Amino acid sequence: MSDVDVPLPSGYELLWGLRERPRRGPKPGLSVEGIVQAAIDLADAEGLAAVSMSRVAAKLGFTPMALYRYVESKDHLLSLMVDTVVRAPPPIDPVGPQWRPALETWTWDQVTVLNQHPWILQIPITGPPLTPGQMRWIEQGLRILSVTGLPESDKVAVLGLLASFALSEARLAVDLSSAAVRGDTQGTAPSYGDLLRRLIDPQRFPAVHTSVVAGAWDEPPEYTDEDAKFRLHRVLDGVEMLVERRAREASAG
Amino acid sequence: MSDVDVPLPSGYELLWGLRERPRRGPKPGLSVEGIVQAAIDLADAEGLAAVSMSRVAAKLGFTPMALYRYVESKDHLLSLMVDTVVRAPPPIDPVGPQWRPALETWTWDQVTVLNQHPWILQIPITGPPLTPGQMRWIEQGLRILSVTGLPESDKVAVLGLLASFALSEARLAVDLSSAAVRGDTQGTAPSYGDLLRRLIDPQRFPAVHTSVVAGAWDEPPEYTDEDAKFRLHRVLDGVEMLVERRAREASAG
DNA sequence: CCTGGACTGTGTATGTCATACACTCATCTG
DNA sequence: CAGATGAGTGTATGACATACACAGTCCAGG
Repeated sequence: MSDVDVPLPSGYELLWGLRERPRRGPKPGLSVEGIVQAAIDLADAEGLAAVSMSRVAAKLGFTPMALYRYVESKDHLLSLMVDTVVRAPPPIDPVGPQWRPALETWTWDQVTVLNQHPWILQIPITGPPLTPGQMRWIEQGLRILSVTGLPESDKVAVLGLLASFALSEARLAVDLSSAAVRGDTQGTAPSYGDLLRRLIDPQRFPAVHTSVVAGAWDEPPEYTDEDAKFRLHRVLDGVEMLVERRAREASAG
Repeated sequence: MSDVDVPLPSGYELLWGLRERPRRGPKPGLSVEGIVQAAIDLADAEGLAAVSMSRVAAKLGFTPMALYRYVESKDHLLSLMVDTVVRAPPPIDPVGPQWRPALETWTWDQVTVLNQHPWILQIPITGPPLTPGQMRWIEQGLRILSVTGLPESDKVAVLGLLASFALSEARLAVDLSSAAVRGDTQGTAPSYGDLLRRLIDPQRFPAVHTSVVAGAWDEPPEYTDEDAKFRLHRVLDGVEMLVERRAREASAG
């Protein structure tokens, strides 16, 4: 048993199920999954700011401190939320030489997940993926890439690039849709175009001014899946070029 | 004077200098710029979490409430921070038919700014750009794109895409560098590869396992400008294809 | 069966935070 | 010079994360 070989960042033993079930004491009335799910529901409904230990506990009918028996800190809870949301296994058959469409689906599924839970974008980065849910995605991605013959480090880099693309797309979608919901107070909310018309001095910002009078800002550019797919294809073009280059290097050197 | 035509989101009159200087009363001991700069210094030094009204005020030798004479809320202060950081005018000569290299520089400058102030990535999106600093970038970008003949709405969309790319690159850079600084407590911090060796079950995650033993995770993939530029070129390829398509549409229809 | 340890949930306390409100004092306009 | 206007402060409120000590609850071993 090489248990205590490598010290794990605290809280991860529990996550990976490396801690044995306690035999004594009362039965737990809560569960990590339940807590995380309640937090996710809160974030989906009212945004990440609504996720406080008190609110989550109240939603479950417990006191705030009860959560700390299951979760190490709020930061830990946040990373568990990300992990759970991401955990849904991508339904791809990774076998076969068709790596490009599989990789496209792999990335697109991530975009979808992120768009369903946009609060993920506000959770600060704490470190590289260390949770089972994230690991499942990486496993899937690596299997897809296995037929490319890329060196392992390149595979990892490609997955990082695509994950980053998914984040970028999700952020773009949030940006554009938030532009639509701008004025939220009264019924006569000024549109973004109206605001710019008020603020933009033609002398100082001539190019912006002409785009404003052209109405380019009046309705925010629709975020369409079509456009996003187009961008994704460009990125995959880049990956394909990398695969070919590595193949040439291998046959040459 | 069409002053009160369109109600402005409160706080923006001040930002755009639309409020006349008060004549009476004591002279201000603080300034918006000073407050914002102090907040930026704090965020650069200790991260966004260290930016509290108290800390900022203390740094300036005032009480927390004094800041509210200059800044409407903490959220407002945060958006001012973003605006200030972004304000540095991109030193591009936008005239001339060379839109592609100019646009590359335009985007790259944003990546650079974001990498210098990674806390920007944690600031929640509140809405479309409405500050003078952001407007300066947009003005510059629109000028660059003026020679493309794109319709105004497409220009706006292209700038949105590139800005989003910059955010994505910055996030990727943060991710990769944070992977390096993982174990921060004791001298014998386990590397990411060590952790994975401990956690990954070959049965459950065979592909990850082989990549781990191949050492693909032992040193995090270096974030190089070269790679990033490569990705940017793919995105610009997409823009170029859009420009050509629009040109064809214009000559055909 | 019983007892002591292990464990769960709670109550309470601390320190931080954003921000509202009422106040004092300085400064300028009339 | 007077009153208005605005700057900075002090104090208060309510939310928050979390430490600590406790009470009740369950189980293994005697």
